Amino acid sequence: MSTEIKPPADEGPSNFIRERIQQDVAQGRRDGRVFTRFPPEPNGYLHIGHAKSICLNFGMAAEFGGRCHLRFDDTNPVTEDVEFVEAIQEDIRWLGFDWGDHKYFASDYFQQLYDYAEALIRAGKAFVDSLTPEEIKAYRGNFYKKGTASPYRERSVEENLDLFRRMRAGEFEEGEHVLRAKIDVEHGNINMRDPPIYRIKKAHHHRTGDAWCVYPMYDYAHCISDALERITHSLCTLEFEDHRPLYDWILAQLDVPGDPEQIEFAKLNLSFTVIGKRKLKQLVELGLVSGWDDPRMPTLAGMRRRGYTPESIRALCERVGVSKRNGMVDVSLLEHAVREHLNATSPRVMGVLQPLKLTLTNWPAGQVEWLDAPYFADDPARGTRPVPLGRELLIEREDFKEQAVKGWFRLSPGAEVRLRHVGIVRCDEVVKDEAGEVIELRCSLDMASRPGQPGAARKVKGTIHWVSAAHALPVEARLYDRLFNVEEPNEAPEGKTFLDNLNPNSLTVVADARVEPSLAGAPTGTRVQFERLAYFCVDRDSTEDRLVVNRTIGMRDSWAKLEAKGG
RNA sequence: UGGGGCGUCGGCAAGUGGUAAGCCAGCGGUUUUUGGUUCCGCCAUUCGUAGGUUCGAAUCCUACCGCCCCAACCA
Repeated sequence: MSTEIKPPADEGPSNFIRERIQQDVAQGRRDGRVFTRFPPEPNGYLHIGHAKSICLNFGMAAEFGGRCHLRFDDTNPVTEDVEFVEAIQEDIRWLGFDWGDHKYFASDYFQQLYDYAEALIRAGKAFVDSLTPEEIKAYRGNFYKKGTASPYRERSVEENLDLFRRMRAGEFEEGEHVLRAKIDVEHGNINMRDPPIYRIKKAHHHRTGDAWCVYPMYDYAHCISDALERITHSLCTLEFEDHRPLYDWILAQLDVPGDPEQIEFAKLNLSFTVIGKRKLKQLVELGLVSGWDDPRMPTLAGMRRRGYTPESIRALCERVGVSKRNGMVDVSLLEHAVREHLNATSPRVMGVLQPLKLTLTNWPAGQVEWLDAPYFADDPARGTRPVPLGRELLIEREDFKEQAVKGWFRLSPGAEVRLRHVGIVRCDEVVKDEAGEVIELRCSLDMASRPGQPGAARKVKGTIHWVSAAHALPVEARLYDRLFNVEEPNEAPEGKTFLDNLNPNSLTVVADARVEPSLAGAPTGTRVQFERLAYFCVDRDSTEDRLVVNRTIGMRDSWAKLEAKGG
């Protein structure tokens, strides 16, 4: 039996966290166990930043044969809600991760946490402070000034215990007392200057109801929860780095079952987007987006509705890597991952956003032929769908130019172009209305160039998409663009905020687009490529007689690039 | 005036004393019945700066510079 365990090849680049875990396992630390946890606070929806943490935590656990707990960090009842605990679970599952039986809530530990607090008091390591919040702040000092001890710091164990029990019994009002760890008021690290660990909150908790009126604070609850669950590696973001001494201090005072270690990594920042619950919440509450799942939101719910795939989000997280450098990842990396997966998985279909009538003058009126068009031209074995062809078609207005410019491969008077799956067509006549606007193109189809015909291999520069006017389905196409029009929306000039960086054109609704009939009845979430245009995803707003599709992301467009260059 | 971090290509990011991976972006070309995809090239003589140690440094030492986080009874 070989003892050599080769890690899977698809691990992604090495990073300092994996290395440390590898080392711990190799040295047999904590029996070689690797238990991680993803600890969301149920006060908002999960976003792309959380995805990085989810991938890391669940990924490391899976890689080392351990497990990853889902633990709701619900220690602040005034901001949390069940709506969020449901949504969070749905999003994690959608992303592709499974916590198995290991779903926990910090609130599950309220009694134990309380008991540990009494133990801390008995050990003389915590005291009840009766200063007002303002006074506590003043006594704490700041970066320049060391703190000074609270006058209540030397209360006796008996008095502290009595006061704390009465706090728990509801005898005091919010703000009257607080339980503080007794550490070092002069510590250079402000987190160590006798941090509050319990406060009175007479609020209804979404799980424990009114059973408690004292709630533990993050620094106190998190490390103990980790220890109780015997978490080995507690991965969190950089801003908690200077909380680590407190994390370690608390556990060192207590007789807890586990021995977790906190390791910090840089959170994900994406250009042209704002990540952070507070800001996202603001967008939702101000009605600047339609909700947490607005397809422009960087929330998992929004990205799902937009048509992004979990695979692409995971690929992004893997490519971004894990380090301690606070940086900004280019959205193009995400867009690349999305296109990459969608290209491999989305059936091709034809749809027209801005229709222009095209009449096949040599096609008999009333004659309809159902073409057998492959969903994937590169691999017809993956299936086909019937596409109706008649005399009157609709093409993309953008595919016709009255004055062809150099490099123009599409339609123009007298020019030839291939109609996808049909054959080569020549534009013989341009019909205009009184206003001079082009309203119809009259073209002749070269029958010999149809698929299977001897002339099918004839080359023309361009191929365009189309739909049969008589059969096309009306669809509402929602064209989404970046929510912000600057790389770093948080950087706003004096007096402005990130809201001033919103892109006013982040949503364009095309109410009367057309698609081929094969899309009829497509269920919500169906992803397709409208050939040559973009990837679309069927939205839940669709009704029986009207599809609504969201543009997930456009195709790369080298013509647009060329055109832009030419001025 | 305190504490904690971080500085490798335009953006991420490997590298752990032996002579700068990879990905995205960009550029050029190939293939193509999607101006998509594919494929192939090009893209850091240099690792924040300056010294030093060494046969040899992005990696070690020293100093300096720059950036980020911390002063909620939030997480």
